[in-house]
Amino acid sequence: MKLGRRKVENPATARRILAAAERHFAAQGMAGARTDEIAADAHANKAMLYYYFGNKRRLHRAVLENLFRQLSKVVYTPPAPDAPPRDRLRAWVNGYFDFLATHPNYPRLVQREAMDATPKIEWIAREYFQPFFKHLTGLISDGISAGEFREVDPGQTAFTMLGAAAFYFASAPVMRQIVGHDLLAPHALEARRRALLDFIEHGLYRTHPKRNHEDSSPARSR
Amino acid sequence: MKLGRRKVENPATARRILAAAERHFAAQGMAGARTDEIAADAHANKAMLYYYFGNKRRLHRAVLENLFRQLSKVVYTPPAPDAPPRDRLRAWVNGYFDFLATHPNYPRLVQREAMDATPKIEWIAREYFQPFFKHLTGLISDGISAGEFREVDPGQTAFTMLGAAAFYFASAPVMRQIVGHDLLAPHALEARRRALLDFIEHGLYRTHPKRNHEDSSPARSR
DNA sequence: TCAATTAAACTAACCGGTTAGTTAAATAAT
DNA sequence: ATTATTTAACTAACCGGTTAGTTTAATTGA
Repeated sequence: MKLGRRKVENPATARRILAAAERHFAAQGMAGARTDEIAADAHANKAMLYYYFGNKRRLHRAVLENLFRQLSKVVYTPPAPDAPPRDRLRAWVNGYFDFLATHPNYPRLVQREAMDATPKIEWIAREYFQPFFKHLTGLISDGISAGEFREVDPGQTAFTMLGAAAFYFASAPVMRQIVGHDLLAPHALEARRRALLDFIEHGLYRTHPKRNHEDSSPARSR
Repeated sequence: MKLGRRKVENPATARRILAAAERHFAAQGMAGARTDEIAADAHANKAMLYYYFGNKRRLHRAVLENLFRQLSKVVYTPPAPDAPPRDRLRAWVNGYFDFLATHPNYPRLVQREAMDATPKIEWIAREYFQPFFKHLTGLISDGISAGEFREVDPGQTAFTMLGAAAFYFASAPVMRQIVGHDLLAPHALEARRRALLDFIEHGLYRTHPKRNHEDSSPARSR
């Protein structure tokens, strides 16, 4: 039945194209990215891009779904389901932060979509943003119910947390010129993580435990 | 029908083009916006766009500078220079928030620039972002020196505040689908303002005064 | 064993719609 | 009359997408 060469599911070429496309779409946006440049960056012929992904829009969507899939694996798995809300939220923030730090293209890619006024991305909102947002507000609500968090509005608090996290990464390209060093360098990232957790805990927790700079939470993922 | 041929500087046509360009650049980005659509939206012939602004890039820059100029007027003028840092910071946040609320295109426009990896926008960083960021970190440092704020890192705290403010507005287009109502509606904006100030005060202030829901600061601008 | 067969992977060259930018001429204002 | 303003029509370049054909390698069958 099968004649000729067997179909390879994920050849190196397709992966190279996907990786190059991710970089270009993140840096220039869907409209600004050039298919010729993506192909050149991937060391592939431009036609390969259409051979594997159909067209530019589908390639763009493949890039997004590839990242969403990876994020989902990280962010919905509670490392300690029965831990107090305080620790579960901290673990969630750490996990999300780790993902942003290891996938610096993601926040720019997603922020660009979030800002687009077109309804073409309705599937993103329904399929990915909605559950993601709900999950976070759920964590916050749990903390409020348990009396560990102040009685804030969970949705507003989620906005604040997501903004504080995403803005740093999304703005990294320009901010380098402003603060004078690379925001994505390891030590800068750890400083940002600490500052973020610190601000969240003081802004959200009702009684914040004496923290002695060395993290003692059981949920640090790295 | 048209009068005022006297002054070359700012005819109605140029203003209409600038306003239309602001909308299109904010919604689609510099690369995604179409000059024909901008012209049509401005009820002007496309050539007028080149007559007044030279080319697409210059038009884009004019849009940005127009907004930066307006922001500068608002955000660098302390309404109460001798007030305690706590009140000065709150006034600053209120002023910035008001600007975002009345210029909803601004955060998307600026975020797009901040995410672009190109060095073409170095002037933005030097001329506008740098002073803006310095001013905010200065306010935070003052509060720390005065013993009113916790001993946070001013730069990190500035990132958190700016992110928490900008993200809400920049993401408004998509978030409407997620939370089910318009984030830019007046009552939603006031809820956001309250949540933002509340989170900042709890996250930053060392001793937060008993707050009785009705703001008593002298610096509320609207 | 080995050449014919078949399909996947790849390439160079090209195509045609789109889009930024131009121009020449007309109109309006002083 | 002269200059500012506006317009329709035009052009050159760009860019997403296609095409016709080549290469590579697995499979078949004698």
